[in-house]
Amino acid sequence: MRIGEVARLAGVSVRAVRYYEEEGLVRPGRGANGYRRFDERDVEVVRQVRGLIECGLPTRIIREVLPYLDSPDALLPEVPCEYMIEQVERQREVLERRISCLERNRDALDAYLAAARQSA
DNA sequence: GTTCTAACA
DNA sequence: TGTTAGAA
Repeated sequence: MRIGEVARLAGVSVRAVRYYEEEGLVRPGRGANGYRRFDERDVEVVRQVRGLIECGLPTRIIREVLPYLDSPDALLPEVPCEYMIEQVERQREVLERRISCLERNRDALDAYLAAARQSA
């Protein structure tokens, strides 16, 4: 199938599918006309990728976890979970930093407001 | 009509 | 990511 159908079936934009390929998340073949050729498996992969990206995972990490998604079940419960947990922990740290930054900015505005009201 | 690449917002 | 330009 061509990119348009994959995008439709996976529920993402054609643009997104091309981007996923750039990031090495999907490897469609190419027809003589230069068009990307996908199979049914790719639809599922694209759905997986979309889900992981929505969870805030960098494409770099997804690229590393992807190979395990179609491996034997023995590896699925173990490896990907630890990896996921590690990523979520880092994501939490990112939020922590953003919260701190926002709090500082809020306090700065409070200070300005307090000073402005006195001179007013 | 659909896809491609490249580039800009 | 969306969108757009020009070409196949």
